[in-house]
Amino acid sequence: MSHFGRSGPPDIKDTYSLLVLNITFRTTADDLYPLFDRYGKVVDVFIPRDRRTGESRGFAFVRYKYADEAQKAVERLDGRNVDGRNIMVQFAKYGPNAERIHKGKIMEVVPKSRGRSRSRSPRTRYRDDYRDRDYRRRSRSRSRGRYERDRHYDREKVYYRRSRSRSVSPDYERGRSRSRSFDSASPDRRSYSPRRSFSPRRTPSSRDVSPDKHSNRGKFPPSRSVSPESPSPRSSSEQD
DNA sequence: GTTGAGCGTT
Repeated sequence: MSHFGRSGPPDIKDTYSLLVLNITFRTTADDLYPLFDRYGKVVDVFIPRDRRTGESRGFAFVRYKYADEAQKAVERLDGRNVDGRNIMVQFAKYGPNAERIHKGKIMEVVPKSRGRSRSRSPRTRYRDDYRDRDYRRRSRSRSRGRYERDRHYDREKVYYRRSRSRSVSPDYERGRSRSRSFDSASPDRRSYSPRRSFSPRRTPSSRDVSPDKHSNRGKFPPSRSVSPESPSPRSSSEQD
């Protein structure tokens, strides 16, 4: 019972998630548990970690059993000094209890008679969610620091290796780069040609390309298509 | 061994 988040949420039925920010990278769930448990019944404490390094990202999620206790912890632990750093506690945006919380404000039990949830656009949110996730993943303090340091240190080496051969396997670089392009762009294409290797069997893939290219989707009027050299003449004369 | 805006796992 000391380790949390080892295999997903244990049992979430009526729990309230709190987002703890500004925590040290060394702070663990076990360290936050006793701190938050003092103000209420903590059901679970989860700290998202990096997939590559496995280190903490600097924030944690604390699940409370009751909303009143959660709010109490927010006011009591918000701005508290933990491990030499002032942490920021606030209600989480997304989560199983997100429906009950609105902009950090705890909403009382609302009957299902009202379908206000439908007022939102789930489609836009989903896309935004995925994009946001990838964006956050590739851009982080650690990543940037590493990148700059590598450039400063192995600047010559990188250039040399790159120039000599592409055999280098920049897992982190490649993974991040194609994460936003292939994942959401054309996952099907990845299946068809995962590698440059030729398929033993002749697949009618050419059929898929032939009509596609031949058709050359006419979504754009000839007016703009006729001028490939002039990408945006409007930008030149008109500014936004 | 480092860093510091933000929102999460089977």
